[in-house]
Amino acid sequence: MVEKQLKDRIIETALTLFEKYGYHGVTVDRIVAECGASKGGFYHNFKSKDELLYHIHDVFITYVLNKAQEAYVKYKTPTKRLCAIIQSFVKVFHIYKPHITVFNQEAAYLKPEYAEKINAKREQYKQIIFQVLREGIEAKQFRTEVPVEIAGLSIIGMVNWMYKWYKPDGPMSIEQIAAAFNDLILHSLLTEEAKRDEDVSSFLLSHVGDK
Amino acid sequence: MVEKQLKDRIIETALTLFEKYGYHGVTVDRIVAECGASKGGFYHNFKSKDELLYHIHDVFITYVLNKAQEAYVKYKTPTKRLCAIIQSFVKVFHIYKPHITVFNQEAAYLKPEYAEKINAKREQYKQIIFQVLREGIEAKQFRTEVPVEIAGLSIIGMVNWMYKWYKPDGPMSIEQIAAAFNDLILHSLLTEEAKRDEDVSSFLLSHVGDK
DNA sequence: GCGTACAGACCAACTAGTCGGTTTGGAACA
DNA sequence: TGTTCCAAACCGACTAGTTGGTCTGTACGC
Repeated sequence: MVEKQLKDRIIETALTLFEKYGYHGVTVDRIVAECGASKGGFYHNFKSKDELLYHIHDVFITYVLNKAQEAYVKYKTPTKRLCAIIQSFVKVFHIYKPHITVFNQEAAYLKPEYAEKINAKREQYKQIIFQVLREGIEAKQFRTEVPVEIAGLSIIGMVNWMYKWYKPDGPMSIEQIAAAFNDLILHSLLTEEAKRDEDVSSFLLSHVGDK
Repeated sequence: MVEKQLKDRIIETALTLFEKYGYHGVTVDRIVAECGASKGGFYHNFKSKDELLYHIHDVFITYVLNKAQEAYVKYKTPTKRLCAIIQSFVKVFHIYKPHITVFNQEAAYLKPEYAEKINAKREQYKQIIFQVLREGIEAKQFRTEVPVEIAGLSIIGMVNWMYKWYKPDGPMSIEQIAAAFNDLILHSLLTEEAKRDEDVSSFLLSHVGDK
């Protein structure tokens, strides 16, 4: 139990390779060769290459969905909830970047029965964001003109897009990136009144308060 | 010349299929069968399946890059330039959605020599956005705290992400979506002073001017 | 008659998955 | 402690099916 089991080694190796070459750019033979395993070892742990792909998807979406639900429960105002969700979302990149890349790039290749399960969770995640946005508008923290769907999908899009450019050893820490996102997003959503709220302004990059 | 040439039919068919099943989910045989052509016809028009993929990438990125450059030249203030670029970007989805889907999903499978050319143009596009953002900050239209790279990549991300959800027959027109994006983006970037500027406020959804 | 555009049978390479066999680790027993 | 035994873990040569690409031939416009 001390040393890493084969299944984990396979997943890790596959992740690295999939991230770089894509699901179809990597053969099962290559995966097993690269992690010092065999065809038999692979198919002992996975029913098929598709199941491995599903597993990678599931680990990530389950994790991030839990984080969002926790954040939602932990905080009580729409602004705090949103910021916490975004922060948890961004921070996942630190651990799960390869997962997220595969998740965003290779989902089309999931077999129908797997795709269905993943999409259900993906949909749940979206609905949490929408819900928080609706609550924020309701509570007059967010501008009434904000279109919930577009704003929600924009947030999901801009964060997810990180998989195209985020480098763990880049000039900005993951916390700084999360803070920058929250600043941009809050400025686009908040009413002028809400921006002056002390509880809220701590999430903004500049606290100088414009008059 | 009146009726559609084979090459165009192949591209069109391939696009529809790639969008739905992914590049590796579609065989050359399937493409030619679906558009009433033959293997010979395909390889007469394309050196390889890879070249077809490259062609699809190139058509889109060339088009959208031109649009951005035109918008940059046509307008003279950062805000107007940015809005025009975003609007042109969003509007491309109306015509090129399948191209964009393939562009965002299958780029990893481009052969190195093709990938290089595409990435050069992709990089150019990014730099135009960054440039406009820097100019906006310089001109005090955009907040000085805005991190150029993050903001630029966020914009690119949120718009590109449309390929995951945009339906041409959805409830909102492409113009409404573009306007919503511009509203969100400008609110996140503009200084309080700039928001009160008449030239600028026409890009915001609400003109009621908050005190 | 000549080159361009296309047809379709064919091929060679590749790849996911199989299957009989071997190793290993630990439970049960003496 | 040593031995037996079994099932789970793992190995790797093999296969059947698939797929990008080729090659020979043909139709047609000029």
